[in-house]
Amino acid sequence: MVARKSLKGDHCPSARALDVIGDWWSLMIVRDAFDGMTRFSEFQKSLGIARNILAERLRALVEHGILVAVPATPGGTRQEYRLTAMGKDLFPVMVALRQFGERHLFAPQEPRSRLIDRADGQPVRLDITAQDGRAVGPDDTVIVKVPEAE
Amino acid sequence: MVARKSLKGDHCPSARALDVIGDWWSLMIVRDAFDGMTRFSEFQKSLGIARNILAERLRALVEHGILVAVPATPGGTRQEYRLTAMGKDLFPVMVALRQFGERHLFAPQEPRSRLIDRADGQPVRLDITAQDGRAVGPDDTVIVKVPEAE
DNA sequence: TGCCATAAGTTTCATCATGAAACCAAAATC
DNA sequence: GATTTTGGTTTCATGATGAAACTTATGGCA
Repeated sequence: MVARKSLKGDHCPSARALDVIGDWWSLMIVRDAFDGMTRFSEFQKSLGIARNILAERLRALVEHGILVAVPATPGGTRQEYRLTAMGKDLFPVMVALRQFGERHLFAPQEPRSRLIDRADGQPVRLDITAQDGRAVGPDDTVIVKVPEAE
Repeated sequence: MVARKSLKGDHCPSARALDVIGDWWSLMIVRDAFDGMTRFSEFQKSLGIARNILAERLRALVEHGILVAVPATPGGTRQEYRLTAMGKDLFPVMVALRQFGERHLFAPQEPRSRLIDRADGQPVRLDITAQDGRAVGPDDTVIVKVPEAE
């Protein structure tokens, strides 16, 4: 990947988001973090990622404020990686990805992991609505661009 | 990127989704497709992506059923790339990414492109709720894994 | 009809990110 | 105190990526 062009300056919020977590492993790490993993070795084993790459990605995620590294034992050098509030705000992204996967990438009866509400054990819903509550889809919306600055 | 391990067989729907659209460019292409782009050169100019990579990504997206290639003119060889129904189901992913970006990656008054409802011109909402309508966050849910098969 | 510009790729080649494996230091365990 | 585990870093080979040149087909247009 030759020096990926940073999209930090892009006016599109999706692009900037991808700039931060759009790389292949980052979202998988975040997924595992949502699933309760905190330690280097947990991520490594779960993902089968190369150690150097994992180290690099964790560093980037911490830098971006998605994860915090806190000493696992007071005074120790080993870290626990935990989602920050910002990191937890990726929850909708994970849910959306999951629902897409469920809908299109599994055979009807194929076993899959499930995301359920702790309270009632039922799957959660994701709705995109207008201010008045109407459900909206891609054809009901427009993207208003930022006028090209000079 | 040495022969990325395919996650086709993973039991996690998010992982499979990332296997299909988790690569860096694919979601950017899909974003532009949601924005109405259809032609090779449009994507190329918009993204600044290398032509060979764009060609490869478009092929993969078509293969996965996210896009369809239809002849731009009857009998012609030039293609238009359009989102399939499956592709449009990525809408929530795009909205979730966008909202994350808006919330965390822009300065307060910084200009940004906006996604608005055609009908009322207002931004859309994204809600994750339990079956009974309660809003649920990451700490209200659990992931139930598929028992490790032997 | 013939000419030029553009669209849509493909090919070639250099480079950088990635993955594998070895290495290493600090903690934890025995 | 020795051994193992954890959490990395270093080294090196490979292959995905990007840039640019090349190719073919299409669209304009005079």
